[in-house]
Amino acid sequence: MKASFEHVECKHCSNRFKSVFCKTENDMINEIEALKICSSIKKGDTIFREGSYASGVYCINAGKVKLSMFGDEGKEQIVRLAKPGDIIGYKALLSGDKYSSTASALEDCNVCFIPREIFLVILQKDAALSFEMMKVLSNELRQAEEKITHLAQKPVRERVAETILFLKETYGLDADNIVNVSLTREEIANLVGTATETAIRLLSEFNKDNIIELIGKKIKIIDQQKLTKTANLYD
Amino acid sequence: MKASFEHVECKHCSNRFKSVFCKTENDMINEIEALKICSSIKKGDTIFREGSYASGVYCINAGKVKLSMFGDEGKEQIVRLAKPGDIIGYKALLSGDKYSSTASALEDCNVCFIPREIFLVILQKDAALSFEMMKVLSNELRQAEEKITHLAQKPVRERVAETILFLKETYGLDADNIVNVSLTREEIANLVGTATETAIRLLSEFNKDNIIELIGKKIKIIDQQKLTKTANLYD
DNA sequence: GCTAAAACATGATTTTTATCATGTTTTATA
DNA sequence: TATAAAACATGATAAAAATCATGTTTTAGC
Repeated sequence: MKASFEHVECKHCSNRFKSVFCKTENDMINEIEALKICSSIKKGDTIFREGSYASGVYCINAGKVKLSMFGDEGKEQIVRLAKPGDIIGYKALLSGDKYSSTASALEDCNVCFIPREIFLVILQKDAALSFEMMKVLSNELRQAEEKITHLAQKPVRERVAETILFLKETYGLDADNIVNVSLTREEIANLVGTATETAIRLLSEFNKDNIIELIGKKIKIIDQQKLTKTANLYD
Repeated sequence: MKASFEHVECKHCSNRFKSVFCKTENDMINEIEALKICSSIKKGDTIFREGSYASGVYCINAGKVKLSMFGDEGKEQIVRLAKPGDIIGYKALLSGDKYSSTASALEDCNVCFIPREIFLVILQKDAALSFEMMKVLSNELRQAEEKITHLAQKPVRERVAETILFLKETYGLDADNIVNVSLTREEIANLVGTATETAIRLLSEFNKDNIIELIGKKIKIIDQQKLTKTANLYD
């Protein structure tokens, strides 16, 4: 159930200039403003579901969101993590298809729904938005292809380390070097592409080796260099 | 070395209407025509290389192209296969970055190079092209995410079967149900994300089980239904 | 604060898949 | 067409990772 929350006008949204709408003119922002539907999403709630018809995109105003695909036996694979300023659900909208993944809130969120029609109209009118959109898609695609390569070629150990670094890049660090997101071990496994037990084991191993410190669901990065080396990444 | 080949005018190009330029107006097509550089690429030759500066996109006029990323020990992962009418090299161009993969010809090819500037200018002017571009990107991204899920969750056997079906979808069948592409076993392995020996073993197994028939490098599909079942796909 | 469920943890075992070894066949080219 | 190199094939072995089993801790809801 989506409860509406107090509107922040799009043009004053703190995420505006770090979002895909950074180059979009005020008049178009106002068109979106007029038609958007904002809602509060509780932690764990589903924003949209794989296979359902795409009626618009969602702009994340606050909170963190995971996008998952479910394999044959219903096993989750997390294919993307989104943060405030990100939009989700655009793939389906652009390809005119159904949602290919399920979006659910990792914590309480505020999201703004932008109906299909207005988004497509503005995309037609605003070359800058289209271009930003293409940039976002290109970056996602490059990342996805890297992930494919790593899944195919790197051992789980390296991929777990890499995932911790990815979480750091995506959500940043709190004071005290703590990665600013809480995922269950199962979710980490579903992001890495491994069994939950394997992820747990490797995390405790990294903990023992003083690469990270496990503080409940939080991960504190103790030795960034060692972590990068464990991930076998040098760039 | 790229030798030029006899120009086919873009507006008369047989691939035009099945390409991303299907909705692009004649005057813009002519602008491309004026600046494109066509060349013949020999089988095995590199069209562009991962890490080099993206100076434009390539439109494939004839032939088949593989796009590969190279992992830590230089191991190839094929991330995309392209066919006539497809464009390659757009990710790097759009994100303003270097090529993230290496393109090489699987057979003799004719490709048309469209310089960065004109492509970007037309992208700005032509909302229809931008939209088609976004559709292409969205579809690629969805496919990539599916591939991630399958790499993480499906056993090699299913992925090999799936890859044969993917090759069929991409390049079609000759008369007599033969998949219209020749890849080495190593390339098939690098597409599946497995060891060459494992790919070889599974292909011979499928051969023995009368699912496919191996005719040199060609694969003939004997039992499509069994193949789909082996891939654990029902859609 | 009690209780059930979920999440976390860890050892033992099995399965899957990669690697290694070796030989044959095909392909390219001198 | 001779010859080397690449590609293909297959058995044996090793390594990696999943699964199974079981117990503990944490979390959420009454």
